[in-house]
Amino acid sequence: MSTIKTMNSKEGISPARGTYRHGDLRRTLLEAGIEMARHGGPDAVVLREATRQAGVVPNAAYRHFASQQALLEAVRAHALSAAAAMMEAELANIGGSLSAASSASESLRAVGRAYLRFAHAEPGLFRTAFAVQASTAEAAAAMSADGAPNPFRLLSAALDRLVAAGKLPAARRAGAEYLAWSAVHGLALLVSDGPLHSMTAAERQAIEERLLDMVEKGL
Amino acid sequence: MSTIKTMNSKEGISPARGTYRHGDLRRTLLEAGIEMARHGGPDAVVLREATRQAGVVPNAAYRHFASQQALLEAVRAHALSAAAAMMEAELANIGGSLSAASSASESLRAVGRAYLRFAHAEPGLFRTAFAVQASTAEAAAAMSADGAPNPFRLLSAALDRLVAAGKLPAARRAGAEYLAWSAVHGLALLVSDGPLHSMTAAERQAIEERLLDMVEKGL
DNA sequence: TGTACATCAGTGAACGCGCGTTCACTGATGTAC
DNA sequence: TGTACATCAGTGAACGCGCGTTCACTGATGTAC
Repeated sequence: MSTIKTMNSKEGISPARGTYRHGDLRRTLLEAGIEMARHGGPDAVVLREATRQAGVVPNAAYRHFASQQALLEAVRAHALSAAAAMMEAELANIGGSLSAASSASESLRAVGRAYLRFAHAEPGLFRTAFAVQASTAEAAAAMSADGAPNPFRLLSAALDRLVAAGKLPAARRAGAEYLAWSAVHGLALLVSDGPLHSMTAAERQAIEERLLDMVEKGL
Repeated sequence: MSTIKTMNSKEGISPARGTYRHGDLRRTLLEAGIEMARHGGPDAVVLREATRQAGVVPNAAYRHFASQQALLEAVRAHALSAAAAMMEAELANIGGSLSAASSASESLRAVGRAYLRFAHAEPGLFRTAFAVQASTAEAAAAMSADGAPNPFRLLSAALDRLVAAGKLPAARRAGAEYLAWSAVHGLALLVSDGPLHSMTAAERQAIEERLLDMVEKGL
């Protein structure tokens, strides 16, 4: 979570640098941005601070990012794919010997559970990905754009499977993303940095499962 | 919503001022702060801008607020009481001829409906009151402090009535605030400045009622 | 009813801070011959 | 295999901005006598 997949571990954010050229400044800046987002959410992603951590002069960032906004977008993209990865891991846990109906239910629960787990484990990245200040609309738009697996697509797919398995009447399919997402997102905020953050793991999981029950029963 | 109850309408944010003393600077600053929050959420509450709108030198604010933070708290308190007022109005709409059980259900729905309505009508104030950046915990703590009617108290009371009326098993009462609040808050974010903000009123109300159904059924 | 005076709301000027961004530059790198 | 050269990543210096906050002040107000 804390680093980019292909990072070569040793250099990273090291202050000293022997060569005139940095070698991999773009990645270093991005990693610094991710780290700032992890600790303080989207507002903490500060371009100058990223260059400071990279041991480079402030304007050097402009060789790699057009603006602070561009850096923030890159950080957000990383956060989104980290969330998607968590969902896919949770989906992969579902046993193969289930009926179509159970398996569809479990898919939806897995997606919701991963979302809640991500919010708790990485509150800063969670807020960067999903609690955009200005408008969640942009985020949703950005997400439905390209082909990569993303959280919203995974949620939609789970709901489609539920309909296919006959566990959700087709008439109630429209807008179901919003209902499911609302409930899970609300609780995610509470467990990410709200009053529920300091619960024990057991308490938290209990209330998470109750919420997932509520969604499943209520949809 | 846009002004304080006891405001004397004419002066408000007028730029010119005949007298040396302002007369009611505290209220004027607070109103300016509320207006900024309405348009841009909590981050838009800028002390210097408030004094500018009041036609006063920046440091004059310190006669009335200890810091920018204090001004923001005052704005937040106003937003919270505006939300509570909306809930009470919605509660007052419930007919008196209902059974205890129906009346309890309707109370919970009224509280949720008012919350959603407030989020849509006043997104900036909504975020100021309920989507605190740093931590929702503070807000909740601040709220359970004094005796004024506040949104959380109203939600708790509605759930208590549901238990008293036998519509919610006592065993499921604990933590029910979190479940109900999660679902409603999540949707509120979507309708306040998210992708659902531009729905027609009818569409929005339909999905709001579906969410309230989900909560009622799923609790 | 008139005057002396304490109060304290608002003034004027200035701080230090950190931000994003622009400019003209320099010098290591890797490619073409 | 060696040399000339274009590229372009990172430098150095500086901008303007707006913020919150502190200081010593001034002068209108309303109260005590």
